[in-house]
Amino acid sequence: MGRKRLQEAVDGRPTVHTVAARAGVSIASASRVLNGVGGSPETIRKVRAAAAEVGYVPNAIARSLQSQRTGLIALAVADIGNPVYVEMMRAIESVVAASGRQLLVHATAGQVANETALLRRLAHRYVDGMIVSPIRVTDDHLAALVDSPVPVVVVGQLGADAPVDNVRTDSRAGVGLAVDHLVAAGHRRIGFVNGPLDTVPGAARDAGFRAALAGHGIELDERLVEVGDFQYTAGRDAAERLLARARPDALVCANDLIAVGALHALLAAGHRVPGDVALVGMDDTELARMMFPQLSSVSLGSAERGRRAAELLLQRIADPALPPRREQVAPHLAVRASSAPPLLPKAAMPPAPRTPEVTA
Amino acid sequence: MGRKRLQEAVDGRPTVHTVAARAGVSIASASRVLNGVGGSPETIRKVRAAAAEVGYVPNAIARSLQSQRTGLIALAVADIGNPVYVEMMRAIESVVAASGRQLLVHATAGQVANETALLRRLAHRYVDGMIVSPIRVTDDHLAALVDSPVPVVVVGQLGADAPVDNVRTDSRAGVGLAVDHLVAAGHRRIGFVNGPLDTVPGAARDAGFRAALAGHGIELDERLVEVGDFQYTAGRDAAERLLARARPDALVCANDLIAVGALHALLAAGHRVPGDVALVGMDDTELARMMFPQLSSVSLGSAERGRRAAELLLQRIADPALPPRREQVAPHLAVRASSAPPLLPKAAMPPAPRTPEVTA
DNA sequence: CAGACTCCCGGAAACGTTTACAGCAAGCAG
DNA sequence: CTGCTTGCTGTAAACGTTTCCGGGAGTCTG
Repeated sequence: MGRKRLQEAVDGRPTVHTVAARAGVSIASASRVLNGVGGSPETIRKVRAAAAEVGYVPNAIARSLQSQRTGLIALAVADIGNPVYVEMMRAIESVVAASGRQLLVHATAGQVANETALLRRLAHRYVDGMIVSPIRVTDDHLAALVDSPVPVVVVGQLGADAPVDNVRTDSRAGVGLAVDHLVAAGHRRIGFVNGPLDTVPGAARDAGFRAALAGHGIELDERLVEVGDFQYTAGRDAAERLLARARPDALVCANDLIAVGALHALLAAGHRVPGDVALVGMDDTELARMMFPQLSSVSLGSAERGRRAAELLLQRIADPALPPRREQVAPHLAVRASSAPPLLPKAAMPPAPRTPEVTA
Repeated sequence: MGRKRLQEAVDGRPTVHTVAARAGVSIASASRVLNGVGGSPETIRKVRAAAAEVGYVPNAIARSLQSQRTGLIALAVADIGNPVYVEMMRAIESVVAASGRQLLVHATAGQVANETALLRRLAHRYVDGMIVSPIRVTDDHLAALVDSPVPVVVVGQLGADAPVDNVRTDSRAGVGLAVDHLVAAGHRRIGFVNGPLDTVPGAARDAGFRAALAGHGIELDERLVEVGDFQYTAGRDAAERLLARARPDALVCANDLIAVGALHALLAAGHRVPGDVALVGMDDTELARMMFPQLSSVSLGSAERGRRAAELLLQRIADPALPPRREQVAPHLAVRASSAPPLLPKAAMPPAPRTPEVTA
């Protein structure tokens, strides 16, 4: 009747009490054996047997409440359909797994609200740390990042003085590499298909494009600039709009998804690539290599950024008192068929996709 | 001195005790106010103020231990780089989000060990439920699924009698649709680039291909069948091997990544698509529409399967006593330029990518 | 053989919440 | 004025673990 129920969890699952009772030992001993620390041979045998008989599985939540750790790391990215995040995720995953933790991914659809909600909820102790890669940053958002209850590392540009661990690249300079390359190949009417200007990367790339052209003394024809989303369909549509009103001899795209959209638009309109229009993407994802012709692309070191972010996070988890750190990964250009010099004889166009890549 | 430390968490963060002490009320009252249930106006005011002053944020783990729920759902897929899982994830996410929960994704790299480890760890109460889409299934694995501590729904083929909620498609019949379509267009030397035969989908598609050819009275030339991984590079390599030794007039690929690899191999070898070789992929992902020409593809209803799986899971969480259920989604074929009838005059080839799709 | 040292064990106190229960004051009907 | 209801409040018991601490039994040393 009034006897305390200590045997089983509310849903009927066995707890450490069940095991202890069945083995005829205290819960302390049971817990010790189950954690592999201490216990006489006989006790170990009894507890193991009891645990197996009742099918005991420890409650990770209770354990975490006690140990203050969950062994989980979260990664929040805008668009899980973008291969650049896949590469970043793979790099992060391998570091995280090596530390004996598990990685969980959450897609925010680029909405600041989602990301803040995630911070305000998930981060409240469900995970030991987070890596977030925001494409839009508001003050509110930044505040949530700064006083997050768990360690956070940001991948991407952030206000210079934000006291948050941060791994960034210089996408502005990255666009410059693409423009330099195209100018060197003799192109002058260089177009640009960008993502939204109210995003951090969108703004940086726009600035980079304008600065690069100016650096070469080329006056920018605004009809050669078009903006869409950072996605395939939007990129294709934006490229179509651009082609309908202007005649570029080269196109820089703000990421590979856009570049693929532009490639599709170009080919559908009967333009040859790179013969009529040279094409350069950004992010240097696997997608760029999947295309025919393979796309030149500016690598922003996403795998490297991911790896470093994961390492920063692990260090911060180990020592929360560390001062905020900032790391930077330099962009570089991978030249492939889509922007190969248009003057070469046809035979020089690589017949097989295994073209060794030139890295500038 | 000996006074009990009830004020702050071990890491110095405020707890409900901190708030209660500061507001001069009991922790019960503080908790009630913070949860918006009960409390006099004056109490509410004091507690809210105190919480704001100390920057209180509730510890989700402790709450979950008490409530036995975390509000988190996990999705485990083999390869997060495969767009088919992206589509599935989007569908699942929308259902899950509508129920006020959050979705976390975990990539298993197709390793049974990883997936079992996830089940044995994550599922131990860190999440309220899981959706897993295994491509390899072992007995061990199956056992872990069956007696998982949290509700699990499997997307994909599973032993007929496994007592696990399950949403499947008929990929065997799906391959049949592709073959029927190609045969109807006059093709006879139909090749097949498949994934590993030791995977569930690989085996099913192999069987489907052989059955479909037999159904049309076509004798299978084994040189027209090649196997690789379910990925782009492997698909491209496999297609190259196949083309080096045989001359198909059509190619069926076991998923879209492989199909893209095959397309690349075909174009690189100087074949026209669909002029010389017609091409049909599977999964009907966005990737198929990103190619030029756009790829015909057999839809296996991944978004629909994801949606249904999420609904099944939510129902099971609500009522764990439900009997195991099984749902099936029928495949269908989306015909696009890559397998358009080769006899049509050139003008009929769609100039723009917005071709209305024919669905059979 | 006494004392020190080891090892193992069980009781109980955490971890930070929510919530059942009981007490208490105020309001109201009779 | 009494008794019942209503609305808040605080105490304490959960949730399922891990771990500190003290006690008891055994072993070794001097």
